[in-house]
Amino acid sequence: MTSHKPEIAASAAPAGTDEMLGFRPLYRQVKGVLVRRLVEGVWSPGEALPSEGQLAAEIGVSQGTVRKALDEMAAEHLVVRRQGRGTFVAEHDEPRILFQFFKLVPDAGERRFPDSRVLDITETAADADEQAALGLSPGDTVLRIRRIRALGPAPVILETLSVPAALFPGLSDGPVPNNLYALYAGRYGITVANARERLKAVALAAAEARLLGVAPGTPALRIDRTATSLDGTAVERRLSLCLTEEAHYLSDLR
Amino acid sequence: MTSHKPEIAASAAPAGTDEMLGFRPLYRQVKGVLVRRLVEGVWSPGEALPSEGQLAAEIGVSQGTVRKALDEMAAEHLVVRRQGRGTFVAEHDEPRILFQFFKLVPDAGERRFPDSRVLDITETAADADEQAALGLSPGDTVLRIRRIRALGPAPVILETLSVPAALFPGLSDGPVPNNLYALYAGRYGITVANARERLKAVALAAAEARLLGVAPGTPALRIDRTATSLDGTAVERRLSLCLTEEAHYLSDLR
DNA sequence: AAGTGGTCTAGACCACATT
DNA sequence: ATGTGGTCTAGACCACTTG
Repeated sequence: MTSHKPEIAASAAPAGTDEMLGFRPLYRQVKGVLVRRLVEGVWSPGEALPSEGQLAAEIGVSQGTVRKALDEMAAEHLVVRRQGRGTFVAEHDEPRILFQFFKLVPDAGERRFPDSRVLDITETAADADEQAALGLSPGDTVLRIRRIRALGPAPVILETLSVPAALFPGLSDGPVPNNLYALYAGRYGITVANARERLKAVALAAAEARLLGVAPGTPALRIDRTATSLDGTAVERRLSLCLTEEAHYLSDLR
Repeated sequence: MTSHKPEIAASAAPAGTDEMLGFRPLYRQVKGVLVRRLVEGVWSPGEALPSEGQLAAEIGVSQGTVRKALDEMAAEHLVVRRQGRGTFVAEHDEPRILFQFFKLVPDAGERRFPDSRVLDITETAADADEQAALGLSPGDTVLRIRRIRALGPAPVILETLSVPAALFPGLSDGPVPNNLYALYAGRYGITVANARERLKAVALAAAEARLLGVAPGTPALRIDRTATSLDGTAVERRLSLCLTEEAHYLSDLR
């Protein structure tokens, strides 16, 4: 009863493969199972997962092992745990996205979600940068959305957003919501799990400056973000030019 | 044997205070004890802590509880755990600082630690910004160090660093090492635990541009960092002006 | 009162590093 | 062979939320 090879009963991996290639703890296998179910959309965002005990019984491991798997998933914001209530699939609602993915905050005053105004939407062949960021081949098409975003009355961000057209069919048909990550999740079942941003300081070109209502050559923070989904695929590239007169990019180093 | 009030035997907190004010799990109390010992320098950086079993026996809790406390401390980079070897007090060696605190990386090529050349060191009254960042009163003095830093042959960063003079007596006597956080820890027993950076894009003034060997008005990334020690005190303010022609600031959002 | 996650314990065994 | 951290289990009890 107490001796277990760390291998889930229904596991598909042949025993020989992981003998030489390191050790895969049981709770990570359980985590793999649960993440796979999230990817498949077995539970919707906001919905409660089965209780720890139910999952443990179903998968055939102890509750503590399920617990450790869920704890890791909670640390990665895939799931939210609430004592006394249950474990829920994480949502891309504004409060969450505001703190996890939107790092530009006003120098004074409350942190807030920016308004957006779409400039144009185009569908074209991916350029070299987009191919590299999104892992596309020459000839693949992207949907490109340009927006102006504001934290107060004046525009602060000029954002150019590129997604593989193949991943988001019909995205440009309806109106583009302010919070795109909620749309990706709700309509396409694609959950943005993390992102990597590369920041530079640049001088604005004439066209960019005009759209933001400032003089050409004004310094701006250029943020090049690549967003990755649950299964590790790059799903969005976002190039932002930010005015930082009255706002700053906040980075916590821990 | 199995019933325990979650209160360490030698705890100084009266029982009445935490009855109404929430619940403090045992492992957090243990963590508090261990962090306090780190602050007091009971173990030096790089040194091994007693084993989980020893700590558990000494403190009077189970090994699992000590384990959970140490796990949290490892997540906060206060200690490093190495399977089969032990648990060690975290060091501020270059590899660690490079990944945890230094986010400016070359666009191409390896991530590396910057060289430094000190321009000048002054001891003066803290200005308004420094007072705010470091929690000082008018009249308190700071040590101010200016350095030029480079990732390759050309200078890339102009850094102005301020620390409360009271915290670091004699800091300006000897040479200033490249890796200051190791000095803070080794010579003054002050461990930098985390930092908060605020980024803006600015145009370089004439004096700054000259020091960096570029034209006045060149856009630069301005990083305003406040570093905090183990016990939550602000111990350093660092203002960096970075050229981002061939490097970028890397921020991982998870 | 019932159900959920959160804590704590005790003990067995595994993986890893050193002697 | 020994000692360390890492995993897994089983069971008890606590804190929180909801009916």
